[in-house]
Amino acid sequence: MAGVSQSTVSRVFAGGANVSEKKRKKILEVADRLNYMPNAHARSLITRKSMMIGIVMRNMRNPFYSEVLEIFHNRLSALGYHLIFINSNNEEIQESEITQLLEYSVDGVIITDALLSSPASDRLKRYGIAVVLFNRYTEHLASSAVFCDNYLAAKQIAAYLVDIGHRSFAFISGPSDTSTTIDRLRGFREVLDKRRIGKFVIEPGSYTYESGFRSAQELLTKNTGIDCIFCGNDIIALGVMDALRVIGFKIPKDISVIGFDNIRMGAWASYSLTTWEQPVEDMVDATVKVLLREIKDKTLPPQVITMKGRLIVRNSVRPAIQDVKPRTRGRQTGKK
Amino acid sequence: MAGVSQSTVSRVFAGGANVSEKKRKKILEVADRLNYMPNAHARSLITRKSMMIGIVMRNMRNPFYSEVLEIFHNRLSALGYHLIFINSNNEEIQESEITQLLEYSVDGVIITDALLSSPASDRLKRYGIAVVLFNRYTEHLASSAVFCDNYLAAKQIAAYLVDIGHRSFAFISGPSDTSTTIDRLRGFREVLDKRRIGKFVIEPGSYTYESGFRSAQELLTKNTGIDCIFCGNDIIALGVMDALRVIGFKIPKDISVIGFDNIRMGAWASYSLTTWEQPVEDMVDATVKVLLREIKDKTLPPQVITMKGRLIVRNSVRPAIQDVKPRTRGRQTGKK
DNA sequence: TTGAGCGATGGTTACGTATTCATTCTAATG
DNA sequence: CATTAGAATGAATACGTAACCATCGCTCAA
Repeated sequence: MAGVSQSTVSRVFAGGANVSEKKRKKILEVADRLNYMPNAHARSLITRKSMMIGIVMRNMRNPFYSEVLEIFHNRLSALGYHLIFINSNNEEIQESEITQLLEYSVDGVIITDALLSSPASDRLKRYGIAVVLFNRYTEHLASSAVFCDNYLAAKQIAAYLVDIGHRSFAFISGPSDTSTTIDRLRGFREVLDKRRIGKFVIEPGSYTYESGFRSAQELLTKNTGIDCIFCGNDIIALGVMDALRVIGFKIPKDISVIGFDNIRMGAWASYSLTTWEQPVEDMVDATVKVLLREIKDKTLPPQVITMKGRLIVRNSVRPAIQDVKPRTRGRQTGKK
Repeated sequence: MAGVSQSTVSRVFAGGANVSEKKRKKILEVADRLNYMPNAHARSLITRKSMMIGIVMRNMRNPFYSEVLEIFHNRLSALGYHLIFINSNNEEIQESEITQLLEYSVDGVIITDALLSSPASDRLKRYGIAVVLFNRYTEHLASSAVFCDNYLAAKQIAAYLVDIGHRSFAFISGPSDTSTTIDRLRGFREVLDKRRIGKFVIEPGSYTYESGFRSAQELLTKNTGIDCIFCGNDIIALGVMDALRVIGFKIPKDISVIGFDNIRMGAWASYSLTTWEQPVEDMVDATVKVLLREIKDKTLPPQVITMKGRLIVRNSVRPAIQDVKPRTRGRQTGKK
């Protein structure tokens, strides 16, 4: 070294502790010359903080989630955290994936679109690791969660569609055991029941374009008279729209399609999808906030935050009957 | 503990070293009861291996890259590596981003679609960190790189299009300072020159849908008679197709569009995009191989690997003149 | 019987940092 | 000048592991 103790070096790099300006200069200069750089592992070892967050994703094919990943990275890296990315290929988060995160003693874990089994959740908790579910929640509320109020959103969507004049519905769903699917279906059905609309078909599937495409084909060969399809999410909706067009339907003249998420592609000219916007940025912010809170105080009870979102009207749902101007599609973009 | 030294515990968890079966059982059992788990940071500290790979991405909006990320994760996690995900918002990889990776002493770094400046590269090298560029390369060949032979591919594409009978071309490009753009343009132009085709317009842009959309509008208000547009990549191509349709062009009757990458969405019914497939899986495999090689022996000279790819014929380019059957679009899918 | 060889095990050290404690230095106050 | 509070600094320790070295006990063969 150059004339100073290790303690002082640590003080210069780590905290804003008291070091004379002269020595600080000197240390930084020598460090630069020696290519010195603090070692994060040693720091983690003594600090018991890794400054790393595990982010478990699934279904990265869905652009909704790559967007989510991007935003999470922006927020967390600004706070000095690093992201360990884990792509889960299975419905349940794998035991080994948790083990890996534990060995690296991540400070927290964000889980998106992957069902967090109770034992897994317990395990993370037992090691004092903060967990927040994004866009999902578990029954027992064992973990904190941030998600859109799918139930309420689906109700509003249903009301909107019925008001417009639709009378025969189909729901092309995602996996039937996910909270998002369950809530969206429940809300939608509740409104239909209340409005005494009996014509409602459910076609199961998964959250992919291909699934949407197939389901739509399936649906329309088995059923007639459907005039509106509510899709479990946008990526399904795009598949549905393409399938309908291949069959020969005009959207929205012959049949209306509505999605959920408001992914960028829905706004593309080929689709112009009417959908429900999830306030992704706000959801991410809330998730980060909850996560940091839990990291700071691990004894806190799980916290559940729901957000609203809003309807984005484009051109895949036919205009309301009262003000129908047949060939004059309004050019609503969804932006205020 | 329960009746054994720390050394033995280490032997059980770390290596396949010699431990009697009896004690191994006992240790594992006690470990389970105590929720013991080896600490990756301590291990990294002594081993000087972090088993972490930094992956620097940009333009995550492009589904090509989320696919790439997914594949990289699958490959590397199977090898026991963990991914530190970094989303670079800038053209140049940031100094601070490198610093972060260095502090965590990642074993290697993969850089996709982000220009790696020479000083940054030198810095990583100086610390003995393996670097591989994915889908890009630098002039001086200071780093290893794996990419598709864009020059050759563009030549083949051009030849294909000219053979079909196209005579007036446009190239809607990505950023003009990226190796991909430069090579694709060079190859394309070379063939046109050789075939004595002078009608060739270049419209600059970036690798996004929106850019493609705008560029196509721009292009067609300024030029007439263009019968084929070669797009810098698929996501641009989709934007171009949508713009053309909005204007009123029929694809491929009025104008042909061809992309590059073969992202999933190109196969969707709305687009059915003819394009050039990048052999992503093979490219990832090659990248991982080069990376591991460099991690093992840091003194190795940089290695550059180029791959071929192949043309995927769908329906966005009009069929060759000789076998033209006007209204009978073949249903080629690109799958063998 | 004895020594060699080997598998199994424990003791010890080093990795690079943050932190605590003790010490020295500085400056301000009376 | 004496006293003292506070800033600046160094020494020592702990974090949890892998690896090296030494030891121990056992087996087998001469």
